[in-house]
Amino acid sequence: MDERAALAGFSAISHQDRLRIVRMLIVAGADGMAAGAIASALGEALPSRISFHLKELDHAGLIVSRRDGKSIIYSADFPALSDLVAFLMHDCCQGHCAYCDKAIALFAKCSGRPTGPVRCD
Amino acid sequence: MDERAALAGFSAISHQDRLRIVRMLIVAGADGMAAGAIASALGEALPSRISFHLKELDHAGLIVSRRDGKSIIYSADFPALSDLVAFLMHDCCQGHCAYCDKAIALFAKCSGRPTGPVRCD
DNA sequence: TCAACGTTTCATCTTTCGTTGAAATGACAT
DNA sequence: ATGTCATTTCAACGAAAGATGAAACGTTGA
Repeated sequence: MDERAALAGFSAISHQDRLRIVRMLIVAGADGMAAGAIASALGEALPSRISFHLKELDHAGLIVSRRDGKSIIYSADFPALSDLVAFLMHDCCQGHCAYCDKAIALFAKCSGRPTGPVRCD
Repeated sequence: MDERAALAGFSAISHQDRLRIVRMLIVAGADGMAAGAIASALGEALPSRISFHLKELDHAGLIVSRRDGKSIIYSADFPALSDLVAFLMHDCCQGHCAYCDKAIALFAKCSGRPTGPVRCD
């Protein structure tokens, strides 16, 4: 996670619909949700708009997609989200890296896959 | 931390200079940094631009300011940053709230003050 | 009170983002 | 192959954000 990726990630979730999508996909977990299901969960939004938002989140690396028949299933990229948080709070412990390491380890636990070590540089 | 505040927070750090300022202030800790020091650390940026960015971060609730003589000292609002992270990852544990509680507790430890409990709704 | 310093406010212009609806794509069933 | 369904792409317009420099503000020390 470098600065460019972090900016892309934060920009992606700086929009009401996109933030709701990410939070919804975090709840959905590994199963994910079809684009149509996401659109109807969001209410009045047009399919083209949801598609655009999903593309934005995908380009930012925060979600992943897979095709299942006619539907395209989106799910949260948990390691990427953990990395995004870690980038922002990289030195919240002011040098006492053990705190951040533990916090990120917990986020990694949620994702089911381990993330890299936190750099307190 | 509600959705409106979270969106304001993420929007605020969706800009290179502002993300760098927040990360710099996280490293600076409780001492904070003067606006001028922040501006010179950022290099070529104009003072008026830095002032605008600091105002944006302040309005988003991510940093706090205090006057010290001629200078205005800015510092990170650690509880607000922890809450922002908690809002995004509110259900990263998919219902197993203990994970999130621990993670947020660790971020709260970094801030020196406790944050509220994580809502897994 | 005056001058110097650090910081902020304002007006302006340029650039980027958000939204919309129509048309196109890809996959499945008949 | 044809129709249908789910989703995406595209072009166009309006709205919002970013950058800049000049002027104003508040604080300090002479």
